[in-house]
Amino acid sequence: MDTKQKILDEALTLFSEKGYANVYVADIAERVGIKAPSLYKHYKSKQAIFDAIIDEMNKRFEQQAQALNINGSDATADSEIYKNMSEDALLELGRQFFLYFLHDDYNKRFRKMLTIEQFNNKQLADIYTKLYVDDPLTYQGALLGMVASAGLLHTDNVEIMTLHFYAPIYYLLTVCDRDPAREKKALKTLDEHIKQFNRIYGRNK
Amino acid sequence: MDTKQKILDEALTLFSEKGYANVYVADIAERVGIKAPSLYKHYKSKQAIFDAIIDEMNKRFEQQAQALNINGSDATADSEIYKNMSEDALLELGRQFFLYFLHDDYNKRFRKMLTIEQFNNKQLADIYTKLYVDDPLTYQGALLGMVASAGLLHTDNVEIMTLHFYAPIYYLLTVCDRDPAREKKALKTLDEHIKQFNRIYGRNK
DNA sequence: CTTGACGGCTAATTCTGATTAGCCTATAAT
DNA sequence: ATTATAGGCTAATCAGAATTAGCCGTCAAG
Repeated sequence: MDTKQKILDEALTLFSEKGYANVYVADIAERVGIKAPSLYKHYKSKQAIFDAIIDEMNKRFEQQAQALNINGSDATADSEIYKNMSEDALLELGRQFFLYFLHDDYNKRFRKMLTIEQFNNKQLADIYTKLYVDDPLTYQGALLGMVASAGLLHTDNVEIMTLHFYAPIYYLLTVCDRDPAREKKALKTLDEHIKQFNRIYGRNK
Repeated sequence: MDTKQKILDEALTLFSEKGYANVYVADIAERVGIKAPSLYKHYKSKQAIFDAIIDEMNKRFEQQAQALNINGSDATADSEIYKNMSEDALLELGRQFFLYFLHDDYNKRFRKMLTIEQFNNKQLADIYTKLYVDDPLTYQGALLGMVASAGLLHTDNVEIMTLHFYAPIYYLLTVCDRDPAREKKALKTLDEHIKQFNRIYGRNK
């Protein structure tokens, strides 16, 4: 990773731990292994570093969205998979999603940074809402909708059913962000949540 | 409200909007209607103002906890109420809780401030977790447990049932904090959530 | 009535932290 | 071989904000 990229990387780490205002350019520089004034050979200002992070974040998420859309829109192909979704497969889906968001390094740091900065900046609030509220509901709603139309889940309100699936995942995610020591327990809770979800929405026949 | 108290009040408002580091003592002073140096007649430093807010917050929540415990521990008295809890009453319970947390001025500002500052300060993270994670689950778990033992809800796992009740409420709360324009829609979603919750956990007989 | 505490003000002062100036070295292109 | 550029450094500089100094009016207790 070149210096310019490393600056973004270390800055993101620090911003996600303390928030923009509590990070000094000297901190960033030290992590990168250079002195503060040298940062200015790469970025015009501290703010420019932050902006570059946001740009990169947007880029990544566009890519991710495209990747998801390719699968998501090819519903006929995907639906074959989900038509036969067992409880184990559902468990796996929820756990994968949770662990990906929890541990994926970029996701984790972006999310924490957005959490801190969301009230300072409408744009960041919107990104947060998109990433952790709207997109998961859309995506998981599409999946669960397919499972439902295959007859494995029963509801007359897919949207709320999806909320019932996702809200606990989101809730546990924020708990673990705040206190990683709770992760083990959260994973157990997650499993029980999904099992009960499956029981509840699966058995009303 | 005397000046000393007003300082806390205005400081809390500002901290909840922008976070500690982005608020200047001059901002606080201006809101209070005095000049910055006069603040120091009341508090030793900016940090002392923040600390006083935390102290007051702790005091309030101890009181609140006591109030809840009085009701909560007197389960025999309360259970009469919840034994006959209709869907409408359940709806009301969820909505009350949601609106109280969303609109109560202290709650709203404390929560937003904690959201911003949680990663800077383990103590704040713990307070957040207690207030918005553990306490609601305990309290609502007690209530729903009573409703369940009255035979109106059915589950073999009250803890997860409570998570299913509360997680969507928490989720909608954070959505509205981030974007108050979503409040109207969130209230509708909340109602549908509770109705579906009631249908799901109520009908498995 | 006078005095001392309280709480306000203006004008410094001090600190902190971002940014700029100006220099140096290595390396890659002409 | 020369030179331009990239990227690093140290030593200023600048700006913004917290804090302190020192003054003043009010008012309640003696």
